[in-house]
Amino acid sequence: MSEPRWLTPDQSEVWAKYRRVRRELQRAQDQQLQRDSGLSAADYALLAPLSESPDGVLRARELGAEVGWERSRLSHQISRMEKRGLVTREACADDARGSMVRLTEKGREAIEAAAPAHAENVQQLVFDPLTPDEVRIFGDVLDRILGAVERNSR
Amino acid sequence: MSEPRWLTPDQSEVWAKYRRVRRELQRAQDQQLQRDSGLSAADYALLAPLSESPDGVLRARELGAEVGWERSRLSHQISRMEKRGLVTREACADDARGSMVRLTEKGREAIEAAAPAHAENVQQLVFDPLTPDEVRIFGDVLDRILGAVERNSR
DNA sequence: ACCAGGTTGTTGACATGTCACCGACTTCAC
DNA sequence: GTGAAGTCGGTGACATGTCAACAACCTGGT
Repeated sequence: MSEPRWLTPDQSEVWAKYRRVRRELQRAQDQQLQRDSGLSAADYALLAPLSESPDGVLRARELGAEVGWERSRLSHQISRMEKRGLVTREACADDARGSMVRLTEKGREAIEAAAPAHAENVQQLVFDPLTPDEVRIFGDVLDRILGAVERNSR
Repeated sequence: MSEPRWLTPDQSEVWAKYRRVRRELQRAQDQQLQRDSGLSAADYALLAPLSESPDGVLRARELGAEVGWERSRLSHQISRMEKRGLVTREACADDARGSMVRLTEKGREAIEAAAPAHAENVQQLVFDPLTPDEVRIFGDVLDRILGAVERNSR
């Protein structure tokens, strides 16, 4: 093996800043959601695609693909949300292995109550501090990194 | 209350991309670390500042400040790493409330074995796909967001 | 029809993170 | 000095995430 490619000081700084934003932004959003609506970020992540689908029903597989979660994590989270009355499980007509997840009335009320404050929070923390040019380049940067990560995992 | 400030389609796309990068990049790094060195990302996060400090010792408070963790999370993680022989706890001479965390020989070997591959991974996934200009602007963007988050939590 | 191999969702064990609280100690105003 | 208030680290209960294994089912070639 050749000499390791250590990070330069500039790179280290950017990398540390990225990890800090990841941590602090996540924390800020968890707290805002919990405080204003009693929902966790995980709850919100599942409720959002459900509320946008016709009849508030999605096959578990589709829901998992929407949020990019593994099946196990999804199943556990659905169980917890089912216990709190936010969603229900139903059999899948097409495929007897499958399972459908349905938004309850309570679940719909919860997401609709939470959405405006959540959107305002994202605006304030992410988009208000950026110029339109920066938003565009930020999107490009994310695309490039995502491409590298996907190439990496294949 | 006035009309909620919903995200525009462009904003939604950038925001979804950010969450995806957060998730996939984290997953890629967890797996690389675990596979190549048997360390978790949490292990690495604590071992790195410890290995850079003189004698491999830091007061728990300092270590917590370095990584930006709460005291409870830090304490639990140190307990787990102590059990695996990566660090030890010692009394703090200056302040009887305090507790010092010391890297063991095994801990130092682990971080030194893990560091080169981890650096290479960050280079490949984050910096290789970006131009120097993009890296600079990415840093600015992170600064702006961090500023907004900090203003928000005070 | 059959069955080998892939898919789907669930479960239990375990690792990790959060929260509320405590006990010991330090700091500071008086 | 002394007491109130703050700081520090740790703990237990619980929420969340990961992993390996499983049962049930679908799909394709034969």
